[in-house]
Amino acid sequence: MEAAKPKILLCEDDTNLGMVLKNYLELNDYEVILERDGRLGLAAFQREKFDICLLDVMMPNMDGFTVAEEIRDINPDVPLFFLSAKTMKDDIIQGYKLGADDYITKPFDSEVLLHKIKAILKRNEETHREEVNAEFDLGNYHFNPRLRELTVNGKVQTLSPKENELLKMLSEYKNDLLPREAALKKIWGSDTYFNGRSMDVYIAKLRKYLREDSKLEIVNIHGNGFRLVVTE
Amino acid sequence: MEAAKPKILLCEDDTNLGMVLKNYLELNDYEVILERDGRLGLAAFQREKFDICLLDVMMPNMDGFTVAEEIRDINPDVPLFFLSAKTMKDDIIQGYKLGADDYITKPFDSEVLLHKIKAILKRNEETHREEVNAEFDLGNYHFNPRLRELTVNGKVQTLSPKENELLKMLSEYKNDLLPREAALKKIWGSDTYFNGRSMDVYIAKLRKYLREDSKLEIVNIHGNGFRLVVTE
DNA sequence: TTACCGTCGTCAACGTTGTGTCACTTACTA
DNA sequence: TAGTAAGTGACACAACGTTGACGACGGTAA
Repeated sequence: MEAAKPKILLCEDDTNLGMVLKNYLELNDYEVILERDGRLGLAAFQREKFDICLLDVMMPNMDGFTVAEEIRDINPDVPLFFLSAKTMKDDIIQGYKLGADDYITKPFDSEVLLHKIKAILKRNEETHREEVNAEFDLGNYHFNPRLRELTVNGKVQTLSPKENELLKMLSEYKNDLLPREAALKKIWGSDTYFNGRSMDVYIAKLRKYLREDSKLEIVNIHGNGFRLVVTE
Repeated sequence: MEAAKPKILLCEDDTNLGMVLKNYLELNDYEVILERDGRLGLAAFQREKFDICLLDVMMPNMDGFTVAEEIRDINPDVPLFFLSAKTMKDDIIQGYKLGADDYITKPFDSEVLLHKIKAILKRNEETHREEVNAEFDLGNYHFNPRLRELTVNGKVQTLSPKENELLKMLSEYKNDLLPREAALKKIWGSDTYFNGRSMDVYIAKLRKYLREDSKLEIVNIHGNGFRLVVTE
């Protein structure tokens, strides 16, 4: 369920800038292939599949514009940014005419570049949506937190918001301890006596829903929290 | 198939710049609606359908960031550029965080802007076309939102505009949750108590229309929204 | 082992908020 | 001016979360 990191082709002949940028982007959860000239960059593009290309314009062997043309021939859709010290309007226009999505003039701020990358990737595909739409298989049950639905043997039980949040949290901690305090803080906002009592009531409700499959059990760990045990 | 001109919402309080830009873009085959402050811009967006929004940040009545937030609530997909004299990094980052596709600092070159617009529209055009002419098969029903016609067993029911919009949105989210707020913002413009009451009335009307096929059901998810369930 | 206290399990009742629906008013326009 | 569409007000009812009562359980110290 771990989504693959988006893969970036970075073509930059300034080794310093190249490495700094590569590290920065990798820290932000991208996979980065750095090439030091145009020919190598194009070769990398022919060899592998990228989600976005960042091309320096002035490079040895083959300049960025030419690389862009070749890339566009191979793949007219891949997002493409130029990174260039050439700030002349004509260069910028030419960049866009070659099918660039952005033309970023040096020096630029890494964080801004990061956001530009995020923006274009978000527009291009729905890669990042995994987190929100998580679903869980719990024994014979199927649990869809988005729809607040718990299904077993074709029967559907709609959960209340609190029931839903609590079961979702238990599922995320499946077979592991979900500390009382963590659940109370996250779902009820604070860890007070009455909220604790309320939570116990919800645990009881969830146990009732989950009775259909004896392999499922919500176990209390006295003074500590709860544990959703799934015996396989 | 003569494509209509792409329609641009331009929000700019500097009348001079606004008019120059409007003229320039119109010369390049775009339809441009120019509004002189944030509130008017948002109103225009609620009233009409745009292919891209260009927002000044500093404007009277409502600043561009706020307008962007509202626009994103109504339509998370429409391309959105900020045009701003605020060149601080924090402003730029904030712009991107609000879901902008680009943040263009003044002064900028019209021709470059034009190319940026072209680039983003080209990227968006595939996703854009499906929306307009879609029709839906819902159980025994056939729903044509363009004609506002709902057909079952040869009988045709013409829907009112609001009924039509609501059923269309439900159909787009078929079998999935349509959040109350999303529907209210998009169809009614804002999420207020009375709009909510109104929406419930329309849900009731749609349920009445859809009674002929027991496989169709509009299910409420308490506190969250509605779901058009099609049992196959 | 027993007595004790804090924690947990469960049921039922209550107040609050969200929905379903009817009837009516207002706005628009054919 | 009749007819259609949208908005408003009122009311009943359902869903939700909280609370109180009471008993069971678990850990610990005498």
